Amino acid sequence: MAPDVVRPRAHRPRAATVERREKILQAAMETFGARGYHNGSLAEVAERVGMTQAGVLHHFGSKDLLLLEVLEYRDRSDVEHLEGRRPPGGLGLFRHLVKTARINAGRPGIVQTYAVLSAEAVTDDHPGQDWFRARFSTLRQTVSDALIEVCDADDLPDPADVDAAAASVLAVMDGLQIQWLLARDVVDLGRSTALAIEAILSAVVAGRERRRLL
Amino acid sequence: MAPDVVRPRAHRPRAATVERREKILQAAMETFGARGYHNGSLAEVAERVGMTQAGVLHHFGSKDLLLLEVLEYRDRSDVEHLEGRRPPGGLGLFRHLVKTARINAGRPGIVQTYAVLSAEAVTDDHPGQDWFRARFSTLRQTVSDALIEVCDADDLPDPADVDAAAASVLAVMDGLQIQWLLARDVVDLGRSTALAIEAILSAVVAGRERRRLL
DNA sequence: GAACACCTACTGACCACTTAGTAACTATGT
DNA sequence: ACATAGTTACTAAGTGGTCAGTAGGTGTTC
Repeated sequence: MAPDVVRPRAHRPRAATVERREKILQAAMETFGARGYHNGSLAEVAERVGMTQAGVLHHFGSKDLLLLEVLEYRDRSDVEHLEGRRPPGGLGLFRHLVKTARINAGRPGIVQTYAVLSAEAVTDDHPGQDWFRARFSTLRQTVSDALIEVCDADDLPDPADVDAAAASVLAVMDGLQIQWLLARDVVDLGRSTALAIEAILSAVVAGRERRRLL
Repeated sequence: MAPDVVRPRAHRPRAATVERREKILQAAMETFGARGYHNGSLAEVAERVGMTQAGVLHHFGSKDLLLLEVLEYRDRSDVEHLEGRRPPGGLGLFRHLVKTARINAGRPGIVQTYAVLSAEAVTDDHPGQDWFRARFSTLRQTVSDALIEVCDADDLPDPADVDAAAASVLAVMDGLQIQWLLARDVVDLGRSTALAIEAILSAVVAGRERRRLL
């Protein structure tokens, strides 16, 4: 019946439309951050942007698809403040992570969106699950590579320790965000992140000598 | 009108009722873990335990109250495997934390409940918010005390570093749980937790000498 | 004139919680 | 030992609300 070719967009999107879609993504980020994905409604997203929920669905098709686009959108804003498009390697990556934590301390909304959605994603059949699985996998690899780059090439640590350290670096950042969101005046996001990353870094780089405290 | 005294329970609860309530708590833990609090329904909890949702409400009054009792219930299971009722201080606490992580690697259900609910709790007006805020606050204090106990009393670190380290220890445990739940065969919960805690511990204890890697 | 950007109105599903009832159990007075 | 009054542990059947998604329309832009 219908031809199998991907229908080429008849008109390319107008500027006003692109702008409108971004407004919706922004509103959805706020809503999903404030209420979670399941508990946040399309009606609330629509209200924030001044239209009806049917209008939102017109642009994104379904709530699930909107979520995935929100995740991609948030990701972009993370590297926005970098001159180069990609995060650096080696020690520079860890400086970048600490700097990101400090920047995040000034934008609780975005932090909350990410923290809430990443944990919600581990629930059964969550539409963001695959996205987060892939994201963590990529990030762990990036951190692992940077760790190895920092180490003395003649005395590399146990690869399992490198992997464990990479996971820990990401974990401490995410975990601190949750504590910080619950007690912003008690938890110092930047300082804690810096201390923990430096500690893990030292432990892996210093390698075999120092150890066995526990 | 009604007398101000607390009405003394006319009958003390029967054994069968206590058992039933515990069955419901167990079922609710599974449901809230699998679906989240907002997305998990009382009907599902009820079905797991073989009754109607009105029956569940009879025992716990409301969904919010059920959540709070679930949180308390989960807490109890955390110290169950300790002979003494309370976690130890000093180095023993950190050994306990690592041991808990290893035990948790064998019970993903409980881990998921906690991970999902703690992150969901940062959303606006979440009924578990106060509970988690208080819980993190207590835990941070416990870890801080243990850290100070481990340090040389003549050369105590900056209190702010102690606080940052305490938050980081808890953070890394929570963050690792989320990554582990998404990729159980890639992330080694026990090993990563041990490495990270040891690293943070060393960094704080070693104190002023070693430093400035970043 | 064709695709687009909406809106209004609706559908069917699900939700927490209420009400009103029934049957079983328990404490108590005799 | 037994009746009985009060309480508990439910169920069935609602109530009113919210939700994502659909259908069909209208004006607007290319």
